[in-house]
Amino acid sequence: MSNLPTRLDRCCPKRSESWLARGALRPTRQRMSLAMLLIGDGHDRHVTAETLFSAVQETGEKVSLATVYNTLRAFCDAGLMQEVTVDGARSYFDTNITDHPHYYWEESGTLTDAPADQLAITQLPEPPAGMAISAVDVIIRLRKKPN
Amino acid sequence: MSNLPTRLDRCCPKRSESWLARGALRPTRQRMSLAMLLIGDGHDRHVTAETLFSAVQETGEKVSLATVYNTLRAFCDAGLMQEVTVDGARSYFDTNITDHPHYYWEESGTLTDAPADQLAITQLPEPPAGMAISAVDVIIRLRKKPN
DNA sequence: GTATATGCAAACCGTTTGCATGGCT
DNA sequence: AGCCATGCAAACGGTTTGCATATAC
Repeated sequence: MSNLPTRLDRCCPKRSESWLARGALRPTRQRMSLAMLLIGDGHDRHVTAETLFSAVQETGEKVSLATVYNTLRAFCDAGLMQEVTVDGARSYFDTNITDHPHYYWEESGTLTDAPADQLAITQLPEPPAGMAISAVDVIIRLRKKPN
Repeated sequence: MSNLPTRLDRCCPKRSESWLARGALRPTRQRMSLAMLLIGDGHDRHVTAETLFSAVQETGEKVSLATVYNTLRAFCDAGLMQEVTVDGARSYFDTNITDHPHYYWEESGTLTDAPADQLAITQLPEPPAGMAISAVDVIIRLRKKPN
């Protein structure tokens, strides 16, 4: 579902450590556990606090839910992840910090990357006077094909 | 801020009544009050439950907050409005039910329509196998221009 | 040693719901 | 009469916070 690793020993501590360093975050045990799940294998991930909490529990590591929340926020503040709003009910966090579209699978509440190179926005509305565009969020909502 | 009328007598009851009828909703006092604020002057509106609640209080009408929530949901279920998710913290409701992009004013948390004719998406990612696109949400986030 | 991170439980906040009352048709 | 809408307050669920303890540098 969230497609996260189930074992930390398949992840790369070095990559996680330098990732944390890039955000000027101390490599504590909890942060390392979460970071290894998120980027340890070099793949991009989309998680909610709950899916990440479940995943880290499965590895046997002990991290409290509050720390998962606080850590995800810290990762965002440090510019290592970005928050994606699709659902209202919960927050999604994305390790891919480039500007790119998302698929939102309505049936399962899952968020995945959509291929950025297959999206072409050739014209964008002018920002109103005195305003600048800080981001353009594109969410492609998916449902099961009718038949 | 939410730009809603402050007086109901400037609104058009007839338009509101037929709008409710279109959704097969009975024209109760509370629904009429809310509908007149939302579409009584023929303009499209973007509200949260709270902004609409405040607005209806200012007119002197008595409608409970729970009813505002329930009514907005009823309007959406009836296809008269659509919910827009931008913020996570709260839900926005839009009287414009066509597919169109939005400006989200980060500073004030306000949502407005962006001119649909100035947005051109010439290529969209293929939906994954077995999936169909149910909607494409485009949110243009605005911040104050740097200088 | 000092600043920062963690864990727990309680607080928080927007939203929904259960249930009794009131209004349409 | 019967169905539907409303209001209140309590429940809810995801998220944040206060504070005591533990850890990194």
